[in-house]
Amino acid sequence: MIDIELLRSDPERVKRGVAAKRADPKLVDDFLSVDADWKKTVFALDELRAKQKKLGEERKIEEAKAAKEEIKKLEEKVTLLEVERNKTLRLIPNPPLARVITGKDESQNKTLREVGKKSSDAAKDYLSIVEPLGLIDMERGGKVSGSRFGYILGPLARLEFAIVQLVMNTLTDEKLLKKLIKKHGLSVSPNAFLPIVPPVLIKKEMMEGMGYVERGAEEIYYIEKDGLYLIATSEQAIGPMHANEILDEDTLPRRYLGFSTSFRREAGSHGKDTKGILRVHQFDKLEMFSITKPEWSEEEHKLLLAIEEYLMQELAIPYRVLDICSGDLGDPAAAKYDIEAWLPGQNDGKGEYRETHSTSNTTDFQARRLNVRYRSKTSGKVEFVHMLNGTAFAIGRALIAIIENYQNKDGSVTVPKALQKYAGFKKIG
RNA sequence: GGAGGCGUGGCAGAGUGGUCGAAUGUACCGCACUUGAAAUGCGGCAAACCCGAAAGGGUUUCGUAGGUUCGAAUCCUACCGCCUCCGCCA
Repeated sequence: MIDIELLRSDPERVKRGVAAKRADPKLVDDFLSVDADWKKTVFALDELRAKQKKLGEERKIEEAKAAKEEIKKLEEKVTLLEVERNKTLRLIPNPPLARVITGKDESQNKTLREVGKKSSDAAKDYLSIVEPLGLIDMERGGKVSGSRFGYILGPLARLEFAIVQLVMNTLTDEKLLKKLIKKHGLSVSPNAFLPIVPPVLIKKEMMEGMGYVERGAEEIYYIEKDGLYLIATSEQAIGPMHANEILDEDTLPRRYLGFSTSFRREAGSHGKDTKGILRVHQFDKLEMFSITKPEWSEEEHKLLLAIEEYLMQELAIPYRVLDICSGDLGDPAAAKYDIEAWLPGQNDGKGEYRETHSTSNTTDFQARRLNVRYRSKTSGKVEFVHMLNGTAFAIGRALIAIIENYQNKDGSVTVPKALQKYAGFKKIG
């Protein structure tokens, strides 16, 4: 949800932001027209209530009684207008930050850098590597749960927990964070991440608060009987933790590291990536989530990206970083970077980049909806926080990247050095 | 799932139909005292919305949603959450 004050005072600016996101700028006018109506009606209602209250205090019961009906009528009108006002307001996406490239779709994302040495040998696709080793069973996944479900087995299952260990140890290490911050010339504080295993089922209003329902409901599993959504990323369960809270300024920035299963219906992607575990309905993911003061969020965003890159470098997987253009941003994001890992076995052994990480700065968009604020020590004022999220690792895709980049001629897969001590073995097969 | 109890400001905790946005304590902020601090004293301290250039004024909010009433933190109903006991259970 965006700032109403900004909408009223500078609608043209918001319209430009909305247009850059390929949404209809008319949404802004729709809101302003309802808002004007609402204001007028609220004023009338307030006046009437004040009158009634005064009459009651003066014990002019009969006259006060007379105001009752009219108040009720106005109340109903205000309620209707409020619903309408809210609905139109929530349709307006978060405008991109000034630094974000204006572009119409993913073709206009900008590659910031390519890191790591891409292997040049004719590489095999991860599925054909994994098949003789019996590490992934999609067939039985299909039998038991349907398409896009699979079993991850044996050493590959153990590798998942090795990745979890690596990330947990890295992000709780303040010294290491300090080093990273220094290396990138950032000015954020080195607070460690707090590991979280969040609920994977969340209430309707919390999912709405995260801004993924207006345009994306089709992607999310919903359990009607209990009114609960299955999260598509742990971000959706972590953001609402502080809904309706006023946080203490010196507890900021708060950094969380969520580990959870993510559920996605993949409703709009029939026929795309149908094989294997690249695009499945269920996968485990380690997700970073930061809550910061507004003036810190752009730096924090760089930190999240720096951590993502650090982790990729630890695993020595080649990747590139994309600066996402305005037209390719989701509703809540004001800025976003993606990391794409190099998968040498894809594209008939010619290799290609595939998205494995994404980090967004949602500024105050989610914080407004969830009503998460902080009290400033100096001014005493209460203000909305900024919220950011970033992938530490989506396990399924990380496993794919490892298998394809660490495959050996003899059909075995070497375990990346950084994971060996956690995995307890150095080689699969 | 069954029985009972409870939900008030950052926290603790009064308040059972108007004089209550809410006593008191504590936390926090400012000032005084002090070399500095502690302690003490004095003052301030909820949020949202509306009107207003401002000063200021108005409205709403005591888990949530309804209801009774001229008027609800206070009475009624439903829901949600927490606690205790019983049942079931990893």
